[in-house]
Amino acid sequence: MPDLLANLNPEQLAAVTLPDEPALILAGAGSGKTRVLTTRIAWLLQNGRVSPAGVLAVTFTNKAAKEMQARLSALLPINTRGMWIGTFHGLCNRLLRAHYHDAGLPQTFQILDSQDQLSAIKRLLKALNVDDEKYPPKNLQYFINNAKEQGLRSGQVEANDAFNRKFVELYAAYEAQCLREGVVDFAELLLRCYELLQHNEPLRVHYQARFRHILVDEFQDTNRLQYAWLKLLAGQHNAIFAVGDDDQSIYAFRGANVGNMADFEREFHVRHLIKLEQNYRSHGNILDAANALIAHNAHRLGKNLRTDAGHGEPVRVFEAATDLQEANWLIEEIKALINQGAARQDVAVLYRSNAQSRVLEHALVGAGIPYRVYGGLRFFERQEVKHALAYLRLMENPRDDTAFARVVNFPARGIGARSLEQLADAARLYNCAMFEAVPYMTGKAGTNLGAFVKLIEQMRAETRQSTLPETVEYVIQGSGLNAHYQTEREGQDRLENLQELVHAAAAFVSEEGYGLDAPARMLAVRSRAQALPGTDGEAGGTVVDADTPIEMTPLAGFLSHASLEAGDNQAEAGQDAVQLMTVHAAKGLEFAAVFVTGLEEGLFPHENSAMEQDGLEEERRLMYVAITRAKERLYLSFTQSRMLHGQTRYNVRSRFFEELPEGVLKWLTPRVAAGSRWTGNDSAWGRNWFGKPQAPAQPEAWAATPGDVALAQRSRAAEAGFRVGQGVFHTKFGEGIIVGLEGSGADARAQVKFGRHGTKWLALSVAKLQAID
DNA sequence: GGGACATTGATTTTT
DNA sequence: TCAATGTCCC
Repeated sequence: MPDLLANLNPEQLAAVTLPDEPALILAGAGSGKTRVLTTRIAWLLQNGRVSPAGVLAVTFTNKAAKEMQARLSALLPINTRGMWIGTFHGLCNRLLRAHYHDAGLPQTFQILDSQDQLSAIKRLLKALNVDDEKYPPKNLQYFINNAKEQGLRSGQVEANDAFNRKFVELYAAYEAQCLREGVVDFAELLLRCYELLQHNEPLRVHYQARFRHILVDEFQDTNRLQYAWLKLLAGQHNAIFAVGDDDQSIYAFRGANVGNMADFEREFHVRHLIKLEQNYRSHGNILDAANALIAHNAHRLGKNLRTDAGHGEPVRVFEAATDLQEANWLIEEIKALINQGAARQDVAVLYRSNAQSRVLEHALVGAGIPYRVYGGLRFFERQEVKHALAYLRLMENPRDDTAFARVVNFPARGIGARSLEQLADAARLYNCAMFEAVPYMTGKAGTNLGAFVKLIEQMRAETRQSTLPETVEYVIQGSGLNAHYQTEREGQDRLENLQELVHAAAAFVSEEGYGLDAPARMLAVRSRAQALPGTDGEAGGTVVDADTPIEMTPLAGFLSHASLEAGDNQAEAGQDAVQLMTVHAAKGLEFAAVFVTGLEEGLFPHENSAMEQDGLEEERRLMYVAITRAKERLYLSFTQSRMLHGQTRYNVRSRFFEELPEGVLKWLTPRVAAGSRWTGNDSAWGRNWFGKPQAPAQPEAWAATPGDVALAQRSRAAEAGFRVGQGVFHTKFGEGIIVGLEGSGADARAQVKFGRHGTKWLALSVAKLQAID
């Protein structure tokens, strides 16, 4: 038996061997978090503290779940099958599939992804004749998801004004529509699962008795509902082992509630709080920078990273005149790194927002450096793939109007908007699905729609005996998708993706290790039928738990899989390429060399964050995440001007520079004191970009470029006492932040972003702007 | 039904 | 700027 505990540092060891009680592990960046998590599980099993069936480990992403699974099987020779390792959504799906009846769902319920949800909402608004200008579908979607994540049904949401009452009313209508169609959105998976456990005592007692150990990854990212769900499962006696890092909480905007960490500590009377502060990733200077930066945040649980590695290289800082120049400098630096022996994939270029990648990509293409951009469309989100899945969904569940609307006229079958409106009216009249309303249609519309229904039914009949990949292949042909894309000029890629979908189906069927939460996998798990008194009447009191094989076609399993795991982000992973991504996307990753670009006020920290509660602190955590990605080399860069949304913007360097210790920084360009930058200080004129001395620019030349003109204008605006990023107060609009300045003297104007009033240009000579801190 | 044209909006994003 | 979405028209 291998010694699991060998090579753990004292804190890691303490965490792994904690008693069976609630515990909070504050795991700093690069501190061996996943190792502790997996070793903890292995240790519990090895010492007979729990059987595999008593373990539930939950993550946010499929990737993390898979990694945990893989590392666990590497640690332990035993079969880990009884264990539940998966994402919140995957595990909830699994529970709901097993107990669909108790949960009030049809057996064939389908999962809507965000795209599907939005189209369902648009369809709803249309059906109810709601003005989508006044009630934008996206806002309603946010409203609904937000409510669900607070655990609130439409009847429980408080609405104090007519506008919100309308939203609540629409939320209720949406709930009804989903129920009628047999579909659930992502938030619904969680909420419904929560309600299932909450209202069904025997079930709750059963699962509470089962999962003695619940382990949670990235605990700082949990939302209120996920926390409540965990609390419910844990009951009074189970041990939650929560691992997270409040300093890396960067998802408040999608409902993550760092407060869950403090709540957990309090509500569970956590006696074991362990900090993992030993960092195995970065050199000293990089950690010093990270520690100093994050110390500026007020609300922290408190943590300081340390390393045994030396100081290493200094953190290099570069100031560019324009985004173009920043990109060119980046290219030169990357080339140099590669010349020094770095692999391209060891180099990451990070940015705050996706829009920044364009100019960087352009430069990389020009330099002939292979690169890979993370983010963008994923496999199962592609139009052609979603079309094919919609046909499959319709065959599985004809009540799914979202799927129906998506493909009823794609490829074109002469079923226009008018026919569909009539059909929707009929469906409403008879309170049935659009699919079921087709027989009520007459005339040409009736004929065409009837043919569509026949097609679906025929495909379903024809594939009754087929394997899943055969079914998918059949549908791609039979639906006419294949023929359609063959005639389309740029349909080649789409055809390949459709073929890839057949492969994905084959892989889904044959693959052993696609994750325990994948529903089809349940078929392989041996029955553990247990007597659960009082639940659901079906088998005379003998009730099954979610390990029991349930009747589900491979197709149904595949459709869940497609919704819950959107697939890889584009680009061939194999190639040695420079990695481009947002800072958010970089969380959890590490690279030998990291470039953090666009470190400018307004961009990073982002101007919108100034309006958000604790927005700046979250931006700072984001910066902290960016810094701690680097192992050996860290570059920080910013520009004086940048093209954004078709306009050149003039920025000052990010305030974060002022929060980094001078001693670890190496300025590749002269450091200009903050604040003196725009006052016409001479030091700004004699800049030398690549360490080479450069003659001061001629005033004419200085004024010749657009950037410089604006620079001069800014200087004058600054004389009036204003600068970009400055907080101001306006008697009518309230507090705001300056995001732009132009003109001088009587023409000087400031662009100010106000909370409720949006962004406005104000003439400084007219508007009474007061500087605030 | 699809191409041409206008409009809009643009942090971050997993499930 | 530029992509995605919506609208108009034949």
